[in-house]
Amino acid sequence: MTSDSNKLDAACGPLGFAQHDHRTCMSEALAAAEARCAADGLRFTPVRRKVFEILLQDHRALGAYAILDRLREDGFGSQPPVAYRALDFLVVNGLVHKIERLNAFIACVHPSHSHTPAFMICRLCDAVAEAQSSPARGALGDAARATGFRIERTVVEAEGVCPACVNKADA
Amino acid sequence: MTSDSNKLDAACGPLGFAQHDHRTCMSEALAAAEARCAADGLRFTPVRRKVFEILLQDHRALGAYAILDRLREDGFGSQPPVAYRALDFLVVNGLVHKIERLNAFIACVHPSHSHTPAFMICRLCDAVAEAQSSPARGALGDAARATGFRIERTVVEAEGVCPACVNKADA
DNA sequence: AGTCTCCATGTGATTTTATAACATTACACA
DNA sequence: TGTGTAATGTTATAAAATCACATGGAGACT
Repeated sequence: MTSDSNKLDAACGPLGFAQHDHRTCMSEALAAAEARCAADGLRFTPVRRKVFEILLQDHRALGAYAILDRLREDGFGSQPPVAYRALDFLVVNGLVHKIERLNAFIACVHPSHSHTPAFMICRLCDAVAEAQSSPARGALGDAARATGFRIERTVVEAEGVCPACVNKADA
Repeated sequence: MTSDSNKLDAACGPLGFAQHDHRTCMSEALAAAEARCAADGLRFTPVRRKVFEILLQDHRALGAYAILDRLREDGFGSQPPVAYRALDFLVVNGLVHKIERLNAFIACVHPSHSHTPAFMICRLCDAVAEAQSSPARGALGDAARATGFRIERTVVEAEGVCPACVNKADA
């Protein structure tokens, strides 16, 4: 069963631009989120869970209002604060990241360990892949140390063309 | 993003968090911008120049609507597209950078050479300093090469506390 | 000069993104 | 079981960005 289960439709798989077993991916992420919340005494309420699921399912960056539409369909409140509050919770607790460049949100790939995420955003198909970064170790960190700036958080987003779209363009 | 904006007086020089001769700084930047436009056959029109001057003067990140207010005072058109178009021109031509995290804009410190800017944003006083970065050389670049993603542009923004505010907090 | 064209600007309306403010409900726990 | 706090619902509004179309002005060409 399900051996062929997840051909990502187009050639453009959004998770790290790579194919993967989406079903497993989702259930693992959900389990991780639940565990994380239980461990930290956080409440993984229905709205929050739903928002997380929505982002996980699409596996791409969605705007708050797109999420809101999905919430409405599922019988949750349909006013902006409902989505924004759930997103805020998820972002603060590292389960979801905001893509500043797109004013959009995406489920974290590995919510467990704390990390400094970096993103690659395809300007053609809008796919977003998460990578690791350590900007504080490079030139930026040097500059910060030199001036006495205390870095608390960094946003690293690369815009460009994903492998699938590069291929399409070359073809 | 406007009104309380004088949390920042003498102590907290916004350009790289350092004091500097602002008059010289401004005129040099303007000259550089003019030269740049002349060289590339670009039109450094009154609105564009004014927007650049506004950003240069404040030496901090301003939202499009704050800029628009200043334009209005100076007798320019007062509808959003006026500001957004000028900003678009300036950003495209590297004279101004957008701070995604703040939905705001800041004049470039060295408009001449092309570069990959990084920013340090103080969450207490909103000062912004520009630094250099080369994210494509670090972990992010590795990830991009590994997956075949073609990076065209990167956003690097560090949020934290600037030296002046660190001192205030410690005091 | 004239006039043509292109680009920039002006303006009104609208869309998209995000918060404020306050009422109500659900939960934790004494 | 009450009592305080956190979460949700809802109305309204603010802030950021874009669309669509009219007007104007600088350069290119005759």
